[in-house]
Amino acid sequence: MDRERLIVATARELAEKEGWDAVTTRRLAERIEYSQPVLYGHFRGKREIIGAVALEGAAEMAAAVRAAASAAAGPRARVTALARAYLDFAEHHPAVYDAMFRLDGGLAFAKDDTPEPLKDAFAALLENLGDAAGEGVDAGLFTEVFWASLHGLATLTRAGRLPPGDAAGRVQLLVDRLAVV
Amino acid sequence: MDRERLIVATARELAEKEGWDAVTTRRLAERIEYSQPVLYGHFRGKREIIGAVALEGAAEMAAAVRAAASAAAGPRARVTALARAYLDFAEHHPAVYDAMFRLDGGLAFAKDDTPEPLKDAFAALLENLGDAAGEGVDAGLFTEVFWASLHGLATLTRAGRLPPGDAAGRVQLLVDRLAVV
DNA sequence: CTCGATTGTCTAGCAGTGCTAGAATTTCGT
DNA sequence: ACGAAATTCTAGCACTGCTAGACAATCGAG
Repeated sequence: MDRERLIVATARELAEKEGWDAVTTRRLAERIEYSQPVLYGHFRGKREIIGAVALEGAAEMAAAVRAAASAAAGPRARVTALARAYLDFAEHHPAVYDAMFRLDGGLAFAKDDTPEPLKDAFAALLENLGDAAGEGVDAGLFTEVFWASLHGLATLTRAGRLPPGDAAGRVQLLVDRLAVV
Repeated sequence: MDRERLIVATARELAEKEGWDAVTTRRLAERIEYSQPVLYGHFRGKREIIGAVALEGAAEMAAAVRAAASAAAGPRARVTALARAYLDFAEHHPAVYDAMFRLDGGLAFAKDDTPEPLKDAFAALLENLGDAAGEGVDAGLFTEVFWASLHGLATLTRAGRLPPGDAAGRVQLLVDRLAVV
């Protein structure tokens, strides 16, 4: 039906299964059973397809974070649940996570023309982290720092640059220190 | 003379000037005034060249971190100095930083066969962060978390995913919260 | 001094990439 | 039923990492 969605879904599936390097315009075209130029009728290029996957992922991550946080009892547990949900998402959807935060999808970040799903994903973090910022600390700034820390953990862990064993301990330490209950 | 060093230095220079995408085997060969296959006599491929740049960078970063930390007065200032030195390095040597922590240079991390320069770079962090871990917190685990947070800040900032303005505020908040004076 | 073998180096090429001009086809309004 | 418009494909460009095989330089032995 909507070929645009078919392309995005196929790209995502292929990236999740074999990595973004395996998502070539030829393979993608073959999988959707059209020729290459058809892709360019919907997207300016591969970058824009990555961007589309990123937006889809942002919406899902926002939902996952909100669900986990709202199920938690108490403000501290909420922060912990958020952190775990974020890292779980990164672990279980690595290709989508990369599209969002590691690859260039041609999307604007932290600007006025930032796409709504990205703004909302950040909002989902902010909603649940604002109370943990502490006295006299800007909630936005605190959210940025918390997010960056989670991002660092997610990327270094997946790239094998942090030992896989103590992941849980690292999350706990991070939450313990950053969040003012 | 030592062509191996010439290759690494040229690759680094080119990457720093035009980005790693511009470092193609052809361009690199042209710049060292040899043909492409000569590169493969010294390195298995582009990945290994990236790895060589990463090792060089690790040694430099370790030195930079140690220098900054040892010049600081007091334990808290030492942590701040370390954080600033790390982020400065990432900002001023983006290509080298990418070779170390973002790209695949075929190097082993956090393992027994991890190359010495990488181990030493981590050691440079550990040396200066151990005292800030706090009671009952493993210094290694603390260093991992601190490092990951810095890495998140470095990558998200450079990718334009965090607003460039409040960088200093974010570092201060991070140090304030993570380091137990 | 010459010759064969060993190095070293280069040319040319493979299979792949993102992307696109222009031809061929299908669809549709008249 | 036909011409126009929209759609889709074939074929190709310039590039990538990498390598087989031809070529040239060097050097030790006779």
